[in-house]
Amino acid sequence: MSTNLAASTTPTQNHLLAALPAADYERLVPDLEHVPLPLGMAVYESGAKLDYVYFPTDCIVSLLYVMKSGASAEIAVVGYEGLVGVALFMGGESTSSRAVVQSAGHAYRLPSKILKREFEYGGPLQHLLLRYTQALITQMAQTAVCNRHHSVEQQLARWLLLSLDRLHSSELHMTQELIANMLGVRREGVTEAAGKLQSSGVIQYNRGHIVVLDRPGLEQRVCECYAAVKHETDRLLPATTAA
Amino acid sequence: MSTNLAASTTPTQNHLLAALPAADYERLVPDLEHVPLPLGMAVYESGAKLDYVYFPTDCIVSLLYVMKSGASAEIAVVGYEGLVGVALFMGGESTSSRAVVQSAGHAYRLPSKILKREFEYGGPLQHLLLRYTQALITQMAQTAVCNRHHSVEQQLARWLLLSLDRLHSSELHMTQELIANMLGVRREGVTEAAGKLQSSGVIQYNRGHIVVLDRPGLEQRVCECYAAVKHETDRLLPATTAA
DNA sequence: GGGGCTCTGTGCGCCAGCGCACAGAAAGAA
DNA sequence: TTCTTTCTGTGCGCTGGCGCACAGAGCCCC
Repeated sequence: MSTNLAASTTPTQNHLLAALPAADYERLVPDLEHVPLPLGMAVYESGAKLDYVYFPTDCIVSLLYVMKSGASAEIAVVGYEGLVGVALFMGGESTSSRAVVQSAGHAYRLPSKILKREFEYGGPLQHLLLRYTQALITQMAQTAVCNRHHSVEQQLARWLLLSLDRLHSSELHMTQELIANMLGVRREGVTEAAGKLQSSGVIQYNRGHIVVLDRPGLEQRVCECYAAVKHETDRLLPATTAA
Repeated sequence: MSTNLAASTTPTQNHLLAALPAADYERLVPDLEHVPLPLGMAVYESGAKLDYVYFPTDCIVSLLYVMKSGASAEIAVVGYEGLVGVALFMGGESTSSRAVVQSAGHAYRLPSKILKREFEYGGPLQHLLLRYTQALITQMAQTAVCNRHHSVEQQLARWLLLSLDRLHSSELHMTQELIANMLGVRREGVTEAAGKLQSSGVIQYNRGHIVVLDRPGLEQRVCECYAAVKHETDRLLPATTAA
């Protein structure tokens, strides 16, 4: 909330870092490195060892699973409310999913070794990271349910809202092709669903540029999955307002 | 592997408990209570506070999410390789999913307070629980993907294999109606898929009684999701052989 | 300003899975 | 035994999403 110039690049733009007690925060700061995350960058690959964890500030990272056939599906999405790389402190060192930058921006990255050391101390940092992990679990569970029961249009609405909550504007840059990849559906299916939303005046888009005109309208069309995730995330991470 | 009589009710039948160092194990034992888990019992309800965590020995517990419409979907399954109630030490105290006994049997339950206390000590117990949680996360992620991309028959095969791995026999008691609930599909869809498996000689069933005759045959029909989960689980929990 | 590339729209045929309705068959209760 | 309940099989018509193919339309770059 500070308004000085440095605010544009302070680690506290990430809500997890911001929620840390001063002492813990100060211990991390020297090792935090501000890095740009360009669109499409693989923050980590399936099965690869994690050298860093990333605390996004103004970007969105998708956790997605790619099958042998090439088909893919998004498992969860991470923004300023969280971090990429929970597998590190969970003890696995790697996961079977990929992490891909869905919306370009920046993150603070921290060497794995440092995070593990801090996590082992226990205390507020550990608690915070674990609570975040549970929020992530909730999101994954809800994704599974949504994949099973809801229409492409509902899922698109959910996806848009989840993305919107993690950006600081109502616009996003994303082609229908990419959205289809995230949702694990056909591009044509996204075209159709987006067309409906557009003709209802809820969104407006053009060649990879989507503007949400009517958020309440979007919230009206979304399935219960969005609210469920948002509610649970707010409960687990009180300081955060992202879904 | 011991063959004395007491073996039929030792906490070490649960692989997490078995994997604890003697000191940690001994500290837990006095508070472990052996309880029967009858079919259909709700080990915990959505959003409810957890009073106990359960370490299954010979039962299977499904984590499933029930939607407002009544439609449901299984998120993950827990057997002797794990525990029910990870939300407790993750800090959330509750989850939005239900836990239902899918195959009757027994579990050792531990008061939440005790588990939290032990978890806070850090060390092997904490590490073990977190690694298990990551395995659970993997299973949930894979469920999401499988729901998106695979046929009912493939999913049935996956479900049967996951269940089989958690039982000590090749038979399971489960009506097609219940399986349909777990998978979040129609009962008729399960009838059809099961019919195919039966006419191929892979399984044989009769009014809620399923016998797997040809496990390799089942593994041949399953999608990659089963192997992915099994592989990752084995990696994270070396002592365990359940998927 | 023209050519190539990317993104979006549309129109097929196809099929898996859904919802519904009902019938037979096995198990259990009276 | 007979009656009731539960479980499984089957047959519809319907629809949402898939795969494919191609056309227009904006954008960028030379």
